[in-house]
This record gives sequence, structure tokens and C-alpha cells, in this order.
Amino acid sequence: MSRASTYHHGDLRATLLREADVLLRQDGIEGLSLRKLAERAGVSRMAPYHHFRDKHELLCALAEQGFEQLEQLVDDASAATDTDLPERLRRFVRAYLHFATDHPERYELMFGRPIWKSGSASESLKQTAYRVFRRYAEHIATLLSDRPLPPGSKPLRLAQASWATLHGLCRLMIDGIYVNAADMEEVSEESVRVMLRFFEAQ
Amino acid sequence: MSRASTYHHGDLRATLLREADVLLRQDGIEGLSLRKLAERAGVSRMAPYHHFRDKHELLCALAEQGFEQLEQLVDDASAATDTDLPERLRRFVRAYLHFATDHPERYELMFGRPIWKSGSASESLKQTAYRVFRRYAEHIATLLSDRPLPPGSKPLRLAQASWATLHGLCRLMIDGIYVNAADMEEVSEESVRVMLRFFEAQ
DNA sequence: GCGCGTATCTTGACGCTGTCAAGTTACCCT
DNA sequence: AGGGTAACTTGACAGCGTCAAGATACGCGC
Repeated sequence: MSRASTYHHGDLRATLLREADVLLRQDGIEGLSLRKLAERAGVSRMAPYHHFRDKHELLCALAEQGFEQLEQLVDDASAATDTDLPERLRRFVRAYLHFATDHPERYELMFGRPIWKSGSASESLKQTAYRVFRRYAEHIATLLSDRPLPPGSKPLRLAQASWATLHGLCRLMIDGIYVNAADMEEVSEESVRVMLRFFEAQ
Repeated sequence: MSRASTYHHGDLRATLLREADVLLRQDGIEGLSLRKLAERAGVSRMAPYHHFRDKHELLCALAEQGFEQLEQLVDDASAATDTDLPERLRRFVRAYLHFATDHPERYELMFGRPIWKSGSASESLKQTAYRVFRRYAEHIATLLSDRPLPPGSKPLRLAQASWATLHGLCRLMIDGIYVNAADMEEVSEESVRVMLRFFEAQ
């Protein structure tokens, strides 16, 4: 809690992450500087270094928050069992795309090279991210549990392949390579159609 | 050509792009600074500004080179008509993935947010990139020309969807989220299998 | 052949960044 | 009450992109 004395902030780590999120939304990943962040938290330049080894570690922690939100999304999708496979898949794809496009900077941070390159992601982030993907894979596997898969296909590989597709769609939108959002809607529908065909063919 | 007098470089623009490519490979996109680049070209800090408005424009020009190389890859794939659809598709996917993984930094630059965000790509880059995608779409359309498409599917949308899948696979590999390259091989095979199923189902 | 315009290149300076080093403050525990 | 330690601050440095102003040499018209 915040005391009358301001020398010890008391809750700096959490405050930093919260403000970093605001700054990320506002100025993008490029504009997120430790100095601006410190000022925003009402603290000196070097104070954050007592809670994060360096900028990279702070970004990892921020990305980890993002993965926890994504995990929530997957869990929600798994819980909604009120319709059939095609509709559930469509809804899930829609939700995933919205997760990315609603906060592009967050998605870019979570999956960007700066964080992951050469295995530099923090151990904690890796664990969280892998756990989320495992949930994702389980979700896909459950969706397909009553369908016979074509020979040679494994649920895990299918989950990975479908994730790659979703991820590719998101990045094309987010990075601004596809400007036309309506186009993207149709492209994602086409992707879903391809996947569904795969499951329905025997 | 380079004269005895070194004041006027004579070929600076081309030299800059060439050295930028080296620097990109070496230090990555983060490590590519105009100052280092100028030094490498044997010229003062501000000299590059007489050939590129700012760093962003230089990066666009560099990315444009990358798209021209990608165009070559697509053209080669279109020209190789010695086998059947499945094999051609597999080869093309393999080639595309190699294009990305052989020079990850180049691919990241070409498709990265810093260049494209909010339509900030140079006009020339946009033209080149769109042309390459058009070629890509034509290639896919040709591959499928003798196959009846499922109702509701259009070649263009299929091209876009398949591109998204390829792109997603590449980014997952490049960004280091998938460390296991062998896994990725299988995932891409699964993706190809999904696409082929789609065309073969009637 | 000469001179001038202009494209090309240079040097100085500014504000921004991440972070090392060393000093200061206030809390907690004995 | 006193000392150890965690939290925080200030000073400093190298590196970055780029604005402004000055230096240089090439090329075209006379």
C-alpha cells in the first residue's frame, strides 16, 4: 500500500507492469522506454532495476501477463460446449483474431522476436507460454475427439498447424500488411473452411 | 565507380544497401544502426541522409530487395512444372520456409511491424510487395486450375489463406517460439496435408 | 577554360535511450 | 537502540537518430 512517505513505493513492481501496459497501448512497443515508465510510476530512472534485471526481463513479465489473458480466452472457448464443432471453431477463431487485433502491441510483444530470439525469454515466460499452448492443443484435440482423423495426422500436429495459421492471420493484420479488415474476415473464413473440410473428409 | 578522391563516394546508395544487408545478417535488425552503417561504408554519419530521407526509408529499400528475391523464388516455383500438384506444393512450401529460415533477419524486416505499421511503408515497397503477392496468388491459382474448388471458395482467398499459414509457420520458427526445427518440419507437412485434402475432397 | 550552381559529404550539437557505479534513505529484525 | 539490507536516487557514459550549418568537388553554360 502507498504510505505517506514516498521514498519506498511499496508496490512498485505491480505498478510498473500496470503502467507499462498503458504505455505499450499508447506509444507502441518502440515507444516503451524505461525512463518514461519510471517517470510515469513517479520514481527515478534506476528504481525499476531493483525489480527487473533489465528491460528485457520487464518485457518478458509483461508478455507473460498477455499469455495469461490468452489462456483465459482458450479456457472460455473450451467451456462453451453449447454448439457443434464448426460453430465452435468459427467462434474460437474469431475470438483469437480479436484478441490480437484489439491490442496489437500486446500481441506483437508476446510473439515478437526481441523477446524470444535465441532462447532469451525468461524461464517463467517460457513455462507460461508453453502451458497456454498445451491448453490450446487440448482444446483442439477435444473439438476433434469424435472425428476420425486422416491417416498420418496427429492431433498435436494439427493443433500446431492450426495455430500457425491463426498466428499468420493475426500477424498479417497486425503488422499492417493487410490493410483491408473485411478482406481478412473472408480469409479467416476460408481458413476455417479448409480446416473443417479436413475433418469432414473421410 | 570509385575515384582516387574519396570525398565523393560515387556509388554510396548501392554500397549502403549492400553493407546494410551484411550488418542485418550480422547484428540483426536491432543492431542495424545508421552510424555503424556509415562507418562501414567509409563515410560520415550524415552522408546516408542524402540518399534516404531517414532510417525508415533505408529499411524500406532494404526490405524491397528482399521482396525481389522472394519474387524470384515464386517465379522459379511457377516455372518448375515437371511433377504433380502435391509434390509441387510440398516443394514450394519447403522453399518458402527455407527462404525465411536461411535469413531470419531479412524476413523479419520484410514483414515486420516497424516497416508496415500505419501504412508507413514507402510507395515503392508497397508496389513491389503487392506485385510479389499477386505472383504468389497466380502461382497458387495455376496449381489448382484443374481442380474443382469446393463451393464458396475462391482462388484468391485460398491464396491468401495459404499465405497466412506459410507466414505463420515462418514466424513461429524465426521468432524462436518453436525451437525444435524437426517438429516444424512435421507441422509444415501437416499443413500441406490439410491443404491437399481440401483440394482432393469433392 | 572558367565560374557558378548544386549535389554530396562533414562536423557540431541536442535530446533520447539503456545501464554501470556509487551514494542515500528507511524499513525490519535482533 | 543499532546494524544489515532492500529500495531508491543521482551522476555519468556510450550509443542512437537527426536538425543545422559549413566544406568540397563535380558538371553544365558561357
